[in-house]
Amino acid sequence: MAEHPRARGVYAISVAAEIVGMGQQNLRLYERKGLLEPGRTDGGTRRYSEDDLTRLHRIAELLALGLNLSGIRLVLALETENALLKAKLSHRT
DNA sequence: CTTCTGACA
DNA sequence: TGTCAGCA
Repeated sequence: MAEHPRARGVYAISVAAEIVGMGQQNLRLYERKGLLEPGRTDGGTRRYSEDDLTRLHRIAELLALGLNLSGIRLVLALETENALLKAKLSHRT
């Protein structure tokens, strides 16, 4: 499938963590909890895309609201699905 | 860079 | 439960 530019991973975990103001260990935890799924290089190192950074910012927001990682996982899943549905809906009008 | 483990509020 | 530090 053709990938959108925003979905292309370019940042190493150290860079991504620096940008969003999070610890590297946290980013790995978020991935393990299913909140995120950054790309991987052939060597197995994570590559965070612009979309991933946006997602991390949202995680920080929801975290500040008092949601736990399980709740955030649900919210992100719903928001992603909603965005997809909206895109399809606007495509038909 | 990776995963895993333990300590702390 | 989430965060952070240290180790292999």
